[in-house]
Amino acid sequence: MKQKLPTIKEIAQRLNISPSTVSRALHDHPSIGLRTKMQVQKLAAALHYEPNQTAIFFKQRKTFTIGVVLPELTEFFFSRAISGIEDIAVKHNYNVLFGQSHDDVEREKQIIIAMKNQRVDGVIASLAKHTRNYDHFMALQKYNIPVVFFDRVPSLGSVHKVSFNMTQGTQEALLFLIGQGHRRIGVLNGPEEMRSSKQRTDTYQNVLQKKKIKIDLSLIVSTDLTKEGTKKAMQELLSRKPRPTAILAINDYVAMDAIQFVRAAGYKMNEDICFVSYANLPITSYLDHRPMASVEQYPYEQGAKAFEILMQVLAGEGSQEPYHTVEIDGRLIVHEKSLTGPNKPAAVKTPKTSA
Amino acid sequence: MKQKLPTIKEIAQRLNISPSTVSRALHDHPSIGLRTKMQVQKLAAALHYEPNQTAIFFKQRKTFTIGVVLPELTEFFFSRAISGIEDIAVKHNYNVLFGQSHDDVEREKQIIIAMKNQRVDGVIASLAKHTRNYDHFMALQKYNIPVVFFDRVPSLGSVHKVSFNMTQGTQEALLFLIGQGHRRIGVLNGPEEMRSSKQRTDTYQNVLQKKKIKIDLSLIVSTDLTKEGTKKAMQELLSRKPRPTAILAINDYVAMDAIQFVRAAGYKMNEDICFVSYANLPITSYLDHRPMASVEQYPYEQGAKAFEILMQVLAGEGSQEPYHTVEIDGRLIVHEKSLTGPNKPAAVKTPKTSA
DNA sequence: CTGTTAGCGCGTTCAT
DNA sequence: ATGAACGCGCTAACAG
Repeated sequence: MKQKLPTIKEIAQRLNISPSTVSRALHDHPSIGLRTKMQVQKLAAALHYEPNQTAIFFKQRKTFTIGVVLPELTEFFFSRAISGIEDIAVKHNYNVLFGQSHDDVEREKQIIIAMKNQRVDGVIASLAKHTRNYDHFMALQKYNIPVVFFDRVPSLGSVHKVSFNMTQGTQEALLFLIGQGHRRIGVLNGPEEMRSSKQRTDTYQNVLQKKKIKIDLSLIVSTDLTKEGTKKAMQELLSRKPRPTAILAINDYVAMDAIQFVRAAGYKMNEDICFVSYANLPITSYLDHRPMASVEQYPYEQGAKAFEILMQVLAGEGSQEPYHTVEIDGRLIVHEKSLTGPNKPAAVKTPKTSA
Repeated sequence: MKQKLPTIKEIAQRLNISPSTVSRALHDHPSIGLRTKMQVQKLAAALHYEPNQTAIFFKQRKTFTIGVVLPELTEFFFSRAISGIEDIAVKHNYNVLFGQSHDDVEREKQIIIAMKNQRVDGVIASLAKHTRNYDHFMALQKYNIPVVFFDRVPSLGSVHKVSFNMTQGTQEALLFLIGQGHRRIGVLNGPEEMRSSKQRTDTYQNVLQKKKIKIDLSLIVSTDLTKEGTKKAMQELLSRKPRPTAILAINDYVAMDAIQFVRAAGYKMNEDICFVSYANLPITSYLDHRPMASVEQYPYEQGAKAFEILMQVLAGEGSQEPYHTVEIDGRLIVHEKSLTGPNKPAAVKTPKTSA
């Protein structure tokens, strides 16, 4: 049995006053006599009275709780993002309820339903890898639960979203590689459902065109992000004639798998082939052979920004519009050298254009 | 304004029946006529009726929500653990509210208070690094909110806890090193407040004694887990005469910092010195110079187990006792070789006993 | 300044 | 087989 916690009613009885007086006294309502106020607050403290939030939530139709839906918590990007969300949420006295979709659309739907029933005040979400239908999220809008997407956002105009400016980071990355003398640049892209994959492809074409470099679309291949998928994709890329001398990989995890593969295949890193990637995982600083540079995506800031937008929408009671769309600029972080000391790779030479 | 969601009362009015009938119909109560039941369920579906959980929570004094308090979500161990918790929680139709203490005791207290007010059904927690006073957690017990600790558990008998069997894993690790011929084994230990630090020290002494190896306590040093702290600790260790030929590090992160340092200082990994550690981070498989072996701590399983215990306690209504204490055995995972191909380190030779 | 009343949405008696 | 009534704890509207 749950032990009975003190309630306003109890305090009222003990003091022979009415519950509403107690309520007001606890809230420092101006129209309460100093004497009674003191009495009430003293007794409340003595009994360790704490308001029952479930009752308040129920009455106020507000839970001060937001739901966060993510694909995978163990991915650094997402754990860092939710960390940002939680940090800001705490400052605003909000609680965070979370669920991970594990990139499973069905589970994503289930989580959304649970959150709707919980009456969360709002939702922050990053889509599952293959989510193409957004009905379950749109349902939330109908119930006046605002949704702010981040990173993996739907391709719709009529939503709030914080997305990563793929163009900016990708341009920097490609210009860096071109500056290093590369002309055959391969792309280890993500699944095609992901918006970012198309954006990367588009930017690739634009940049190369502007730099008057011949565009070979066969240099763009997709990986399903698994180690096996990446290996297959790399094999394809290496089979191109002439083979690419540099690879732009969707993220550091994929880059690490790819690097492992090409090294095992006998290629010399940063001589035969080199990598540039996204995510800028701190952990790569421990690698002897890491991507030469990586586009920082600022997950913490993306999460924090998403929360701020949610607050704004919640403050703007009901009027969903205008839709907030924030783009976070990436920044290419060039890794000057391996930090691991004597065995660092040789300085980058201008790569040969063919094997 | 929140849009008005359909309620039982509304359905009742539209059908000219009483709310209680609707409630019963929706719950498949046996005493409801098939006709009315169908009617109700059909209308409910049409209106997209969903019960208001906040009302139910309030009435049932049960929120089907558990709170999870962790030091740092971005640490792989913890994100993996909470992942385990959430996976099981979803299966039991529980929601997960979480907060991170960032190893700050004050914030830990604040989170606990918030969770108490939220009336979570139970709490799963891993302590902040320097938490030595457990009053805020004990307060929860008073409100009949059970707490299950995991990994970083308090040194009290009267709590539910899932802890890591430091002895088991440490023995395996030390025997492994001794088997490789090492006699001077250093320990990069954690802060002394952490229970695990003392356990590691104790096991160290026991194992060496049993193996009739001279014990030199100056070979045990503490790091505050920062890169700087680890560097200082390693410097101390390397200054011992004769210097240790192997290091047992508190976790892979610390080991990586230490390895980076010793390599920069010119030591040859796995010849001059080698490392064994804890955590078995997947990411280390990408390192050219990683710990020779690492003790797997099964964070996912620890989280899942903690949740199961919480369920048991919740089922056992009120009777906190007996206190559940589960120990998870570690297992030393020996990394046969670097996976990164041709540049793998030479096979381990019996190390020299001095520099 | 304070008390009374009412109601949030639901499930659960207790009566028909 | 169904309805009426009640109460969870709190706040707010409406008296006084």
